[in-house]
Amino acid sequence: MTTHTGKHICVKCTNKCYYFGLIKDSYLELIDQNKVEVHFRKGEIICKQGSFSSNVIFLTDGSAKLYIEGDSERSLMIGVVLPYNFIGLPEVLGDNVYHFSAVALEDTIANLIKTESFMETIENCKEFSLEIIKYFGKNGCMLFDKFINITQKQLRGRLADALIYLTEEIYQNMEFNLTLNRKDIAELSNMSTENAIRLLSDFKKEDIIEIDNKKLKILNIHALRRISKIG
Amino acid sequence: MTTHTGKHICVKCTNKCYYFGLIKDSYLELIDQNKVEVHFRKGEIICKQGSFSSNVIFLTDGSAKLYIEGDSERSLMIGVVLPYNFIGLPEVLGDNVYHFSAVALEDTIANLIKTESFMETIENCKEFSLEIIKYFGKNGCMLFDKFINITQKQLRGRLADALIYLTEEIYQNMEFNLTLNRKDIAELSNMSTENAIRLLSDFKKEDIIEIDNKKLKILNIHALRRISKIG
DNA sequence: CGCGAGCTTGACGTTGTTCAACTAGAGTGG
DNA sequence: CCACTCTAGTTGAACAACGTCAAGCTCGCG
Repeated sequence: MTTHTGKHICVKCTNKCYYFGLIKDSYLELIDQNKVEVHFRKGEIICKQGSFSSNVIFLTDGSAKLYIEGDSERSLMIGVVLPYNFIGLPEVLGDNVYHFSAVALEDTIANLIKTESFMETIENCKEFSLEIIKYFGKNGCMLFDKFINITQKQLRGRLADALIYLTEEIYQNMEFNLTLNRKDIAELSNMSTENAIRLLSDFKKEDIIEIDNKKLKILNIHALRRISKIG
Repeated sequence: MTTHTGKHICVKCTNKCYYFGLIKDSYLELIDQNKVEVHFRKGEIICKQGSFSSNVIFLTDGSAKLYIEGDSERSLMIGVVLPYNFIGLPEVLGDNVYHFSAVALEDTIANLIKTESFMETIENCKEFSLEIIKYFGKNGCMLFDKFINITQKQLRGRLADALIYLTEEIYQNMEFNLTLNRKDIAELSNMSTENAIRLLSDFKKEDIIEIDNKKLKILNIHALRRISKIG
């Protein structure tokens, strides 16, 4: 999930984000008139798996975790969404039912765009629809990789993958303040909370990471990559 | 992966498949001139994970299994592709590297369409590109569901899912001749071959299926669904 | 100061893989 | 036509990986 620069999607703003900069003014106006901006507090549900999706969600501030709920207690976290990225694109174009839930990790602002207006824009703005297609391409490839990570690797490899994902794609820094708690990290690497904790302190003992409550620092990214590779 | 009626993609044929029926004649001609038809024998590799994808693959006859290879011995099968469906669409639009391999399950015919011609067509045929977007939407939703099946369920639930997938989506019949062997079934349900065999004979003892070498008959689909649901 | 939520650790039980041995059928060469 | 080999399928038993349970800890907050 790549981040794009820019701030708003309303037609009046000069500082538009990547995707919405591709839209013709007339359709930008359409979208502008058919969207609402919603503020979510930390922990609030942005969209719920199983419910109908009647709009596309576009994050403009904050962050959210995406996770799939099974019939069991445990969920599987598929990733973190950063500003200027969509939530629920496949569903809008697929069966209109959310296949995952999204919860705000911090105070978050999202634009909800009515499906019909969004579709009308896709149909009429070639460049925009092309970018959406490419987004799907990239996203699809990423999901395939995630399949391997989660099904073929053991605990250590999966946790290493999760940490690499966080440092490279989300926080984009070797040192960061976790907005995720231990349970989230566990769900991101598809393991029990206890095992996530155990392995985090193993990694700490092995001087691969430094962790103090919510503060996490990657000390040896090469070791992490090695662990990720060998599974 | 839904099947569409129709036979060919060349511009001269009147009996075109769903997707290619949406393309303007001039671009159909372009594609026709920039494609080759390739015959694969059973077991031959159609595309190999990790290699560059310089064309879109469109199956017109036979069938193929799609699977992801990890660093370990075992692979994960993500599904079976039937005629009139694409292979490698995300890669062409993503990073141009295959994220999975495809192997012919029987003698199979595929059309390889040059990426540039395919992209040019997408850019210029609105209806076609819209269908591709919808395809991605449906496919994306399906992948999310598969995540849950594979990560959250135990052996019995996973095997039940695989059998339901085969009977409903692939063979579209309660009784069918398996083109997959036991190892394939195991990889489709992400378990060891031994466990797949063990559970198949459990299901047989419980009168849920009837299995005699390659001939499989679903006797109690409700039981399968129950097993799939409870994990 | 006490309460509760998130965090941590060890012991134990379950699930699923691996290993090894065996069987049946299909193809091969004498 | 009969050994033979090779592969796919099958079964049981040992073992490793992982989850669950239970208990204790820490820190922020009322």
